[in-house]
Amino acid sequence: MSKKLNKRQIILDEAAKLFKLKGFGGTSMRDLAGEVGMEAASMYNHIKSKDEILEHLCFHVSNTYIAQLAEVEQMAGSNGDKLKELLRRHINLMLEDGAAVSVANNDWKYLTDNKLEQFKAARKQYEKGFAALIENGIAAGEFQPVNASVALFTILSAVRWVELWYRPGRGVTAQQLEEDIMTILLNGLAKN
Amino acid sequence: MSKKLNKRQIILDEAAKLFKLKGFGGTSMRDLAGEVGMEAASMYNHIKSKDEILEHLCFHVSNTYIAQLAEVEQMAGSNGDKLKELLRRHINLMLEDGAAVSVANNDWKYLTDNKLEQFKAARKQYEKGFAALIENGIAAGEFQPVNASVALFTILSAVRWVELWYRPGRGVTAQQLEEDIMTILLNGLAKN
DNA sequence: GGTATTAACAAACATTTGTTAGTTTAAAGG
DNA sequence: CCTTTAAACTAACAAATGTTTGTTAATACC
Repeated sequence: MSKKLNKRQIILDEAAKLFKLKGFGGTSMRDLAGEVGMEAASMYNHIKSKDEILEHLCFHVSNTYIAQLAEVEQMAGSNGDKLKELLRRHINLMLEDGAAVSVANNDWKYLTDNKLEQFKAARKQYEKGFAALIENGIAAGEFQPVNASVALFTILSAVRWVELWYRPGRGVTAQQLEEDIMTILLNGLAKN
Repeated sequence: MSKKLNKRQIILDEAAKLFKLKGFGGTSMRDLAGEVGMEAASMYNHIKSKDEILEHLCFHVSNTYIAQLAEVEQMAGSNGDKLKELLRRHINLMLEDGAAVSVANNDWKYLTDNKLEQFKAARKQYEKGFAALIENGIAAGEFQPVNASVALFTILSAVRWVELWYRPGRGVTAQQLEEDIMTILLNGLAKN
């Protein structure tokens, strides 16, 4: 039983890496099987279909994001504090599960009908909560009076490069990474 | 002659839209032909292969970015001014040619061997020039003393959402869009 | 008006795709 | 030791893929 979950997890992890590298459409079940170390047909003892793999990866990420949002919403502190904390957790998921995040970012469009709608709804829910923090901050005079949607997408998009680029040991620690990103997004690159 | 270029252009334009919507791997030549209004085989009178379409779209974008960089590098002004101008042109290409930019952002990985290397080199060249502006600005005391690579990718990534999200007539004009993005990236979301 | 060229088509190509069926191997349980 | 079961394999499937072929209709050129 634990062995079955193990092999399944290996397949899912390896799929995330391959999907990130070559895309969902660019990765065949035979490619994946080669990476896992078995024949393509054998994987069907552990997974239901290629689509199921994609679904698992996408919803693992969206569920985590939504859970983090709920946690931060119940924290005390200013809108700036909450935004900072949510952003910190958002970045952390990328650092810890970069491949899955990449799939959820880039390959979600290959989800089928029902699951596609579900995923888009989950993403919208996350964005709505994120936007509310920004809007409240603007209303409270904490933030600059920019368009909240523009701010939302600029911030969410700004951190997306992390899973593409960041490798620990590239001269930048995770801590410094977070700090510099926060500095730029909250205080700006220019000196006052 | 002009008609031939025309049909080819239609195919390329329609391909950009479809690749953006469904990805390179998710778009079949028959899909594309359906959109263009002819049979798949007929398109081969105008294009060499599916790969050639991808190459054209990707290099059209990378060439434009590099040309814009060269122009801005020769301008007079502070590093802040140059960075602002380069960013403005960067955003503008997205607004004017969003589908092609999307392909160059997301489907470049499907380029084959030689072309893949070329494209990665072009992208690196653009990033290097962009980074130099930031480094010079930091050295000159114009910018905050953040890690230049982090700043580079945060900024480049921050504007990537534009081609995914922005539609004129969504309550935000292109002008206001540019202004708000610049404000956030250069001055920060938080009030001082 | 005859001839070459362009651009469309239908049909077929070989390959690759995700997946299923049937079989074999090996470990686990009594 | 026998039976059961999980998990691997080989072989094959139908469908979809990018592309080539041969052919036909229309357009341009001398």
